[in-house]
Amino acid sequence: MKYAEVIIELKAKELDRIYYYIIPDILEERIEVGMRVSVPFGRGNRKTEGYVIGICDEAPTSHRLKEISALKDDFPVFSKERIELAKWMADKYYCTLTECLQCIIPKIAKDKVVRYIRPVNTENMEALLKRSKRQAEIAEYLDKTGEIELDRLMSELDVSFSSVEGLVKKGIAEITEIEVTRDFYKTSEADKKSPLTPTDEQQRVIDEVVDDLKNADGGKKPFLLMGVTGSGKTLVYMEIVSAALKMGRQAIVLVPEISLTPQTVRRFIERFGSLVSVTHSGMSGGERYDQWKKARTGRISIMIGPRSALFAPFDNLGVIIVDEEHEKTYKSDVTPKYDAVETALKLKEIYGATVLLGSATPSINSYYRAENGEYRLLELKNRINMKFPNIYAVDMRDEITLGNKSMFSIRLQKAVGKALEEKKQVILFLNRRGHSTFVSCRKCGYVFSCERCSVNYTYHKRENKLICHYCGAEEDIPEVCPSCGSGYIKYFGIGTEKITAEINRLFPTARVLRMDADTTKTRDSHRRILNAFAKKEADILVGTQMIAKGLDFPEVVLVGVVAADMSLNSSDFRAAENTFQLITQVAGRAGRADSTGTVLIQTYMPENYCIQYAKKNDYISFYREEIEFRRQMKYPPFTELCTVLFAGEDEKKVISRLHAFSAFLEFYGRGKKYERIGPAAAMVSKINDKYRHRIIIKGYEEQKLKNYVFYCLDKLMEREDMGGISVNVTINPKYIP
DNA sequence: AGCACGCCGACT
DNA sequence: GTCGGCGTGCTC
Repeated sequence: MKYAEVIIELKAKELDRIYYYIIPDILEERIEVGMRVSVPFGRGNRKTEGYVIGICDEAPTSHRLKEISALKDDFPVFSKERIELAKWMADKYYCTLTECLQCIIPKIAKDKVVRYIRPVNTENMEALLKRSKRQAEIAEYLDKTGEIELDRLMSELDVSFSSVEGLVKKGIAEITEIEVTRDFYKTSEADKKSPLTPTDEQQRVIDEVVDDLKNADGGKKPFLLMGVTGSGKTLVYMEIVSAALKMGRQAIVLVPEISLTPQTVRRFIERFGSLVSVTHSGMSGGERYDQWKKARTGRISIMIGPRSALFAPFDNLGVIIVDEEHEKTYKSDVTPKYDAVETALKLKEIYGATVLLGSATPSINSYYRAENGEYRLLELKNRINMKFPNIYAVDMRDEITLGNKSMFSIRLQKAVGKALEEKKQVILFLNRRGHSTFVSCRKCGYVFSCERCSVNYTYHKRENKLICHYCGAEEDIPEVCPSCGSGYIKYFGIGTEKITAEINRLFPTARVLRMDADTTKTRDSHRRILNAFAKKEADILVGTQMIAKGLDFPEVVLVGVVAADMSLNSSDFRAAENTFQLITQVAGRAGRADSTGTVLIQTYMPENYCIQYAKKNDYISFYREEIEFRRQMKYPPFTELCTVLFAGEDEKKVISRLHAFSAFLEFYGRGKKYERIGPAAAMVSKINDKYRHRIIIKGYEEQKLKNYVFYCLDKLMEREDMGGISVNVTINPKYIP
């Protein structure tokens, strides 16, 4: 007798363990580890989906074992390696194995079960139903309709399942189940172009990584490639991938977001054609499933996409490349809250694959690891066919004394004018969309803000509305102040929309394109805007961070960072790191071989170390100063952080429960090396009428910190009523809520 | 999470 | 005896 170890597809912590099922003779030949099965579960033996994660000859005798009903697939959807990965994820990110398994396979357009009921025996019936009115009603209805969907019958007659069951027990009606499936789409192929030749510097990096690849055991340490913007990282990636393919192995290439890195993706397609598959967030479940199937059956060898591309079911994975490894999108914000870099490193361990993390501005964390020998550092220091731009900080305090009230410094205005005269292109970067970021009454100071969220409204000129950037609420602007009745309503603060308007005013003949979340709502709008700019159909591109990376426009001679302080002034301890990355990335869009590009950073704090080092393009010095700050303040990478956010409509309750939680943390953390920051209101203290408060816990060992926090949370749930409060725990988050 | 099960009260 | 409601406890 053989038994299957089955994980049940139900999301409840108590059910997250192995259930043993008997493998019936008829399935013994066909069943394999990794298959999805249908099993009877619970008292009602209702059909439940499950995943076979093991097959054994003996099973615990403490339970009466049931048989597996059927196989849902004729091939395993999980390899043993992927099951191992899921187990690791469940442990590392503190969630259920089911959640991890489901995260790994695409949403296989699930077989939906529909229950039908039909009459069986209408004779002898009257006697049996004399006493039960409800059952008689149902029987009569069934007699008229014949077979009908059970849910429909129950809702139309407004009867409970227990009445229906009475009928079934008496043999008057019968329930049957029918499975419903859906269909999938197809993808297309692309044209190939011949590859470029690597420079000596690139070749040295390629050689070192390919050498690692040849030690099929995954070699030693992962690589961190620090390559300045424009140094040709993509070609390096492609050569490494090509080498892996020649060895009969497969490659996964992670990019922060497909729509933001169209040029990288395009180059892979041009080089590898139909061997590449691209997944992205805009894809339907069916399309994703199709890509997944292609990978599983060996029809493709390269998967390029966002963090979920890690789960491409390759069986001989050779290399994983994580481009722009410092990007925050690599950490999932939904359960399982996996970090793609950490997960890639786990895959390296499982498959013996080579891992290459690439960035012009590595995260402080990663560079620290490289310094400590956990990563092997590789460098690309030279730009290809491009000179480094000259970067200048423009002190905006001087502008006010000069009487310039515009959002553009005199210097930036002149530089834009010059670029336009020379028929060159300009990029203006501002990390905020909309027109005016707050609207206020000049007489009494009243500020228009969203009632449901604790944020000010942003004025959007095109819609002529106040829009909340958190819940999306829209409101018309009143003629008079709702507080004092005066008519002096004024618009303050700048967004991309206002910049565009201001440029149009200052340079009426310039053609301006704006690219932000507002102008890229429709499908394909990303590509259309970038194409138009590439074809020089516009002179100036105004945009948010979606224009900061991966784009290569040779005609751009000037990049303006309109308000560098915006991210520098955020309350996150990574503010400097984020700002340095942002400036460096945007600055990378300027310059080419025959002319030196110019980058102007507008700031009120030009002496800040982050601006100073970004100006000199000096990552190492920035890193030295930043790492010292982290060490002194006991921030990552010297500590592990855990944030716990409570949200609910009853603010008093949210606060009181968070304080209770804090007390548990205090009690169980006595004498141990934990630190708390808070409780405090979250950065955005109310969203959609839900008040948000958070606490941050610092520790020195991730596993212990996790156990401690969840232990205290369990205690809290045991002792306190947590109704109406949602709890969100994140270990080592990329944002402080 | 579901859902059967048991117990209770109401109604016939 | 029937029916609905609700709390409890279990699921290989």
